[in-house]
Amino acid sequence: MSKQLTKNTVISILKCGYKVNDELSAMFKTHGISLPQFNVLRILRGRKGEAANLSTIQEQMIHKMSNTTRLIDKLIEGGYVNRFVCEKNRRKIEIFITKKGLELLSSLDLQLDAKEQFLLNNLEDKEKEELMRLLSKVQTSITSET
Amino acid sequence: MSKQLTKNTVISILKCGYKVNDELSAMFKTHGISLPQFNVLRILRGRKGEAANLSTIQEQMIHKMSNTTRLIDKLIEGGYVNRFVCEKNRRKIEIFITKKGLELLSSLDLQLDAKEQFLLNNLEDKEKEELMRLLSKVQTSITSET
DNA sequence: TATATATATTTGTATCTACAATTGTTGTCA
DNA sequence: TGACAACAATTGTAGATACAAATATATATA
Repeated sequence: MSKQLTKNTVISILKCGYKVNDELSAMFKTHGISLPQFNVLRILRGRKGEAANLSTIQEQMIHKMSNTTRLIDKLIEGGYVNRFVCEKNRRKIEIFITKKGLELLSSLDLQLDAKEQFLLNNLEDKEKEELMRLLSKVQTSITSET
Repeated sequence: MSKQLTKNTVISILKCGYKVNDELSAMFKTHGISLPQFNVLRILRGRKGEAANLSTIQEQMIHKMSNTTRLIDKLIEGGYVNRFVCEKNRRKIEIFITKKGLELLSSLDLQLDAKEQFLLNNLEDKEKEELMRLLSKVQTSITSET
């Protein structure tokens, strides 16, 4: 019987998640974007010039969102991405990161690295690996829910 | 050099936090309340009849929120809590959980236990302890930021 | 006692998010 | 071909959230 242990562990996961989320959000906010927006930009950069459509982006996002369209709208407003109708399949759209978007990302890279270092400052590399292992176990049980 | 390890670990924390949050939110939603609302009710139950004021609740909340007033408003609408002006210090308010609120919590207890068990199904007790230890290390570095 | 400062909560407002319904396009098959 | 299902993205709408400004009360100080 370890009901209380289970409860406390769940709360730990939540609290830590919220805090890391808040820390990163605050950092990105000073640059005028949100954490989900940053993640979209990072996904686009990772595609190295290849187009991405909405559903592809949604699948890769850290936090599955219900409204990626308007999130992209904001990025277009800011000039960080472009959106075109896909000519091969006009239901789809093609999204590209712009030069300005890439510049924003590079200006953030160092700051993000530093913040991440700071967040995990108290952990040895072995502990990071162990933490990832444990968290992925949790995620597995959730995802396999069907 | 383990920059990538650090990055991946941060992402793991975020993803897992989001998923656990979403799972619990979905569960509470079927009962007409949100996860933060549930947490307020649980805090109030823990006070065993003693009043709680807003700032006390805010401090104890899992996720620090910017607008606890309106969150409480919803709980009052639902009849789950009462709010009175504190007579000793009229700036403060006193919040109590109602019978209906307590009943809601007890009807949720079993279901929540089951969900928590499910979420951590893949972890041994020792692993839960280790996970908590690691997460609390992360939280410590964040909180000590000043 | 007046004035200023601190404390506790509420309100205004703009933005974000979830969810369902809708639009537009493509694929299937009788 | 025409009707219908499936797919991809967008839009409408209600509710949630963040942040700053405002309100109300209490405390400190001159």
